[in-house]
Amino acid sequence: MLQIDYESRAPIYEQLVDKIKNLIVKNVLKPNEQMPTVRDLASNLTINPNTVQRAYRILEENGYIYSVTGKGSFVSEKLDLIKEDQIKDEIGKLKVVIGRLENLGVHIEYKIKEGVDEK
Amino acid sequence: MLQIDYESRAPIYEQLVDKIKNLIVKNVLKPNEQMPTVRDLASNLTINPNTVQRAYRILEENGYIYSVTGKGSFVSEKLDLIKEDQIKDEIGKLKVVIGRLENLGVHIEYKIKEGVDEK
DNA sequence: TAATTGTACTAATTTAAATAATACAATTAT
DNA sequence: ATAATTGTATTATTTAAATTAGTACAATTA
Repeated sequence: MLQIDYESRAPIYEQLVDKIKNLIVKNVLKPNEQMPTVRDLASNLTINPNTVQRAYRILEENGYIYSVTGKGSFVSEKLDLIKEDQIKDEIGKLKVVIGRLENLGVHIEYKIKEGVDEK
Repeated sequence: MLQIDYESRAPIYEQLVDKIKNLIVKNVLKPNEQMPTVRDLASNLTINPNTVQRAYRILEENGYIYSVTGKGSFVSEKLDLIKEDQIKDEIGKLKVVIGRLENLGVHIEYKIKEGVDEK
């Protein structure tokens, strides 16, 4: 389910954060759904539980999940704001790439069509 | 002239490679122009000469510069192919970002206008 | 002939990530 | 009640990559 790229420069905990964010925003992991337990996920991926915990802590700090000692970790309910944040992030990156292409003498005309969300 | 970002995750040698590539492709550093010497650049940036050497070695391997023991390092003559490579790279990245935006329900219409190069 | 330049090499240091090993509080299952 | 599960916290160790340090040598230039 979650694939770790050991060639990547990004640390494992950050890869987990990014991929889980995506699963949540794409509604593969749904609000209030329980996440894999820290120990289970670590075991499945054969990595250290501390590494998973680190990812979960960041996800919680960013509002993607909430955790309850003794119960588990769960996908957050309110994700609209988060999705907007991700879109802003990506559009920022888009502009950086386009800027570099301009520097190379390549002009990009583009139009953003904010999607009719799949409801 | 060359600014190092010590907060960046990218190592110093790679930051040098990227920035020098840009200066060359943008024709700020012109073909056959002499590069700063390894020791001078290291001294100016207060980094280790080995780090500069590493950057120069990579730049040479990638065809951006050529080096002659006793003389110095110089910008390559044939840079057209390299520029095309960079453009391909950036367009690849563009597509990745656009793909992620599609995943977020944002559609991007774009048109590439290969530039009328500044001659 | 001396100084400069690129290059090569080995060793040591530094830093962040990841692992290892426990421990404890809250919840759930038995 | 009691045991097992879960999140969380903490400290120490290991690992790997980047960087620094130091030295040496060949080719070129002054």
